[in-house]
Amino acid sequence: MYSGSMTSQPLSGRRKQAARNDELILEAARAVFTADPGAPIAAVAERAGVGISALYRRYSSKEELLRKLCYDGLQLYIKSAHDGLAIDDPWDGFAEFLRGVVVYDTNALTIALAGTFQPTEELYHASVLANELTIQLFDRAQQAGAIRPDIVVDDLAALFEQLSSIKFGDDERSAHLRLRYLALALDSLKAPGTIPLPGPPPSREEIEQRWVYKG
Amino acid sequence: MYSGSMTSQPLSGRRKQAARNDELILEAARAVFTADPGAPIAAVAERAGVGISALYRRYSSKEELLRKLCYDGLQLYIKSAHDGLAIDDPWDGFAEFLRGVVVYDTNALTIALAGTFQPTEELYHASVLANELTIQLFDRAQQAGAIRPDIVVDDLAALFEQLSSIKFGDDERSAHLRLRYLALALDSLKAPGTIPLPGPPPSREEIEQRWVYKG
DNA sequence: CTATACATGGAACAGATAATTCCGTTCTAG
DNA sequence: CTAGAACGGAATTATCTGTTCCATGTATAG
Repeated sequence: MYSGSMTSQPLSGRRKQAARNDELILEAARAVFTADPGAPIAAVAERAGVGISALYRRYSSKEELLRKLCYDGLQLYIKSAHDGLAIDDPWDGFAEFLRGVVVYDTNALTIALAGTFQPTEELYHASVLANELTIQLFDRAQQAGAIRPDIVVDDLAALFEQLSSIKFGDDERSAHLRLRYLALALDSLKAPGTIPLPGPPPSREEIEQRWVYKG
Repeated sequence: MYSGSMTSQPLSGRRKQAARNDELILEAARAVFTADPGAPIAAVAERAGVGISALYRRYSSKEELLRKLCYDGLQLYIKSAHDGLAIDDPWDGFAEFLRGVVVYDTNALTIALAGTFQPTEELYHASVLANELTIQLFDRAQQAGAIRPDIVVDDLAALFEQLSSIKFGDDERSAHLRLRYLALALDSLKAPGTIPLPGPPPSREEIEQRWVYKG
């Protein structure tokens, strides 16, 4: 697995190509599966401009590739949360967090793929952390009086789902439009709000239900 | 097709059952295809509690059933628009229209199914009418100063798509949640708005692109 | 230069999935 | 009692898709 004399710098010729393919494949998988969570694996290979073998050399199955995407998506989500928490103003931090989640489209990489693979320990832990950070960000902003009081943290799941559903044109265009509607949504979340919102918000159980594996 | 002595009242026995099945099948199709636009036709039969024959006796193909659903969806949309226009206050009428579109989930019956069947003349005409009424409702409210000026009518397509994407639990629960987020969205659409919205809104071409048949 | 191990492309395989057809059965009307 | 409408659901056929397999090409060690 590690040929003795190999120092890790040159990465010349074939090996460089292989490293490049690592990127190409992941990027293609992101694009394909965010556009269509049920896409065939051949579509990923085609989009990456490689053969199917190149995929199976790296991931032993479709499930494993999906798990990788989901894990990366959770990391992006967590990164967005940290970015938000790094901002002192509670509202600004909260808004920054939402922007990150939306531009990375972490929803499409996580929930939208959930149910199509067996979750791992690692994934579970990441999701717990993601959850805790979300609550921190939300509570900090709401307790500062910035978020209207009749919104709860679980409303965010529905918000992400809505924004992620916007699919017009290519990825870049979709990202721009999502930011447009995020700006609208942020307006509506701001305290103090107007008339009370109807109906109970999503329950914790309803949120979690969407993660269960339907093998 | 019309047996001479048959007056149209009794509808007894087998014939009554058949009329009932008409309803059962349409209702099942609505439920199944709004939940999953790519669902197999067998799922509809199962949900309706009938055999596959009962379906094919009424619709010569899956496409024809989908066309029927789409047409009905457009009629519901048009009805909602008329309901809105019947209200004198421009904003209240606009809000009522949106509520209709959301509770009937016409988006799931129309756009979400579009692209899976060849459109007919009839469908085309209905969609033109739907479009005109939408513009009327929107312009009336915006010219009255009730809708913030940096929103355009084509933003509504994105709004409908977002609200329709909310799928938690069963149909009824989803409908309630959609109304919750519609209330938020209405808040954000209200004039005068706060900071300007980023990015250009959807273009007419982007909207129409979503209707094209991908046979 | 040449042998070897690594990567790769893509055809072949096997198992699902799903639209549609077909046939035997049931029930109603007359 | 009989003809035929309405039906249930198995059989058929076509397609799709995850995975395996093997021939080919390439870079590096010696």
